[in-house]
Amino acid sequence: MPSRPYHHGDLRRAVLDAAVAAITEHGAAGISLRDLARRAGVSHAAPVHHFGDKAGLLTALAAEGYEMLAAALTETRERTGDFVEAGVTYVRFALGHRAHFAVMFSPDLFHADDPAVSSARERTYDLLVSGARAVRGEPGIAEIAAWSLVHGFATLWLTGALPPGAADDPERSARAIARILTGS
Amino acid sequence: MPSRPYHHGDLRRAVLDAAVAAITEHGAAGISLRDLARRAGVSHAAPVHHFGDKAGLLTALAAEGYEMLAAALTETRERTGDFVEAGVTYVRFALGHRAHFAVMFSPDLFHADDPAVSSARERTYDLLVSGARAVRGEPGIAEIAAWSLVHGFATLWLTGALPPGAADDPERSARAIARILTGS
DNA sequence: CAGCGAATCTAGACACTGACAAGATTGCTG
DNA sequence: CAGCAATCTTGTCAGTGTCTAGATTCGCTG
Repeated sequence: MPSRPYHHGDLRRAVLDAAVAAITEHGAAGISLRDLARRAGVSHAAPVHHFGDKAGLLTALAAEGYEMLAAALTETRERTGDFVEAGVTYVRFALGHRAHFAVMFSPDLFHADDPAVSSARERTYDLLVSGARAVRGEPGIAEIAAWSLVHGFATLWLTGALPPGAADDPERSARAIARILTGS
Repeated sequence: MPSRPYHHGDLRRAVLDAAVAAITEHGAAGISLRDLARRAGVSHAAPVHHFGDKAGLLTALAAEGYEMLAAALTETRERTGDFVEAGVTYVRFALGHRAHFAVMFSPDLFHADDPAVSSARERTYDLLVSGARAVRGEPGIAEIAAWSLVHGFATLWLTGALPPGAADDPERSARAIARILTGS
């Protein structure tokens, strides 16, 4: 049993996990394929076989992120049926999986026309706004407003742009903000 | 009169302009200092003297972006005094100066602790939310909600995440969305 | 169970990048 | 007009993404 077998076993998963760690540390633009290969204990060109190129790796991460977000929104919907709580789940996902979230909304970094990403993104959107009838405003606009509100809050929080006090308890702030839309 | 004098004249401005063009094309993470130097017609190391390093160049762009946004918000405020129109101005700036906007909210790419950027950002925030008393909801939350809403809409529009119909007339959509907050 | 094609990984190479050092040129100030 | 500081050039180095050729191993077919 050699200490490092020729075949890794699950290099694809290992590289994806290493990418999440590296992105959380240095940002989505600050990672290098060669560093990920080193973290996974393989040669510098090994990841290419699984993802094609660097953008391919980030495409896989984006698709995985949309799948995870869709699953979280589905769970929230079945458990509470509450539109406001769906927004809170969106924010919780963004803050808890910031590497995935950062890649998902950086279309310059991955193959944005990838069908797996597109379909997963559309499904996520439908889940998020399916309860938007509770939102005031003309139809078609209320859904966009709901998504914009939670997405903007999460983005501003992640970039550190919010004033000090507002960033302390993000879930509480997110819930309070989402309630404004429903008028409750 | 040599065709290319030893001193450029205003290399700093030329590099910043080249950066805006390059970022608009390839995204904030896809630019290279050497390419900007080529576009400006100078040697590959010339920009370093003006900005220190790549992050320094993007820091200058971020600061310039916050100054431009603050100026636009001030103009809107003095002309209309309307809170909703301030939000529309925010969206119009993001869509019309997407290179600046992208850098402003990518703190991983520039020196986020730069004092020039920090002060310009705080001033912009004050301008944007100064009319937020018109927004429903508890104080402190309404301001965050207002900023989150317009910022989220602009970000989603720029990343191409919005469904086809919603992205057609962004200013109209932005105005309709901002009106939801004021309850009008 | 043997063998063989396909999948996986390694090793080497190339052009490109950001950063640094040393020197050339020029504007500016006393 | 002398000299100093700012500006720019040239050369260099390690690191990166991607491509090619070849080595190793898996898994299926007979």
